[in-house]
Amino acid sequence: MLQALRARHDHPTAETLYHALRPTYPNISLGTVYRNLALLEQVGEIQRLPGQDSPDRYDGITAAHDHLRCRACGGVDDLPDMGAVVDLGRAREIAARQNVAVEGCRIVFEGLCKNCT
Amino acid sequence: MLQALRARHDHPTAETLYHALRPTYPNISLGTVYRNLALLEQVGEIQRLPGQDSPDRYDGITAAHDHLRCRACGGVDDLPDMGAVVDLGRAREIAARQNVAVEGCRIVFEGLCKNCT
DNA sequence: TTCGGTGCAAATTTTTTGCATCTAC
DNA sequence: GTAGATGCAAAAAATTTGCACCGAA
Repeated sequence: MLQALRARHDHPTAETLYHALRPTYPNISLGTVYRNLALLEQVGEIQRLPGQDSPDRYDGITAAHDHLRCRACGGVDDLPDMGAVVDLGRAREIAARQNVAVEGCRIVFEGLCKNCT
Repeated sequence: MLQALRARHDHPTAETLYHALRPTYPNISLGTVYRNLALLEQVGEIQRLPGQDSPDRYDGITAAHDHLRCRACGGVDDLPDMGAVVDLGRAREIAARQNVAVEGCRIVFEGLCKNCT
């Protein structure tokens, strides 16, 4: 199942993944998909992206990377190589002044994806 | 209602806001709260933050600012003054190389809030 | 009297859970 | 057998919608 998710480069919803899995595992149930996704998320193997006006999406790529939510089609794409854009060290510093501990950050860019431009 | 939301500095869920509104508008219904929040969001007066493992939260502050989701209490705090941390211009540049148009971005830091540190 | 907004309840949508079963050891 | 994972269906949680009604213009 982890393989099935990693094989894709989009960020399927649980239901999408479920349908993608059906041909290979004809009897798999949606409940199981959710269960396993939740499990993999806890173990840190995958990431769960809360959806804006759409079901949550799952991301099988563990390496740090950011996302683009397309305002036209609603899909979520990867945006690798954006590392230089955010200075996390500086973020920690600034946050510390407010007695807040920053451990990580999640960035979702908004705009138009390749297909919708 | 917009006032009611702006009066708070936290980022209430629809239900929280509903309960906060009850004393003043004893007969207001949850449906109406959702309806008006959706409306205000469309008009751009407020922002809706998809919740990670919790109901969506609403933010009455229109000025650009980032958020911290506390991994201990699950709450969402404002993190103003983080402007220097992200270079949006650069983000646009990098994204453009991939034929993607970046219009804005939403950053959610993760860590521990004031109270939970 | 008309119209937009509202309360209320029912419906939808998304996700989780209980429970009987089934498989691999 | 036993333990853990699964299918299925029902439940729960969050949000949206339909509809009748009410108050301001």
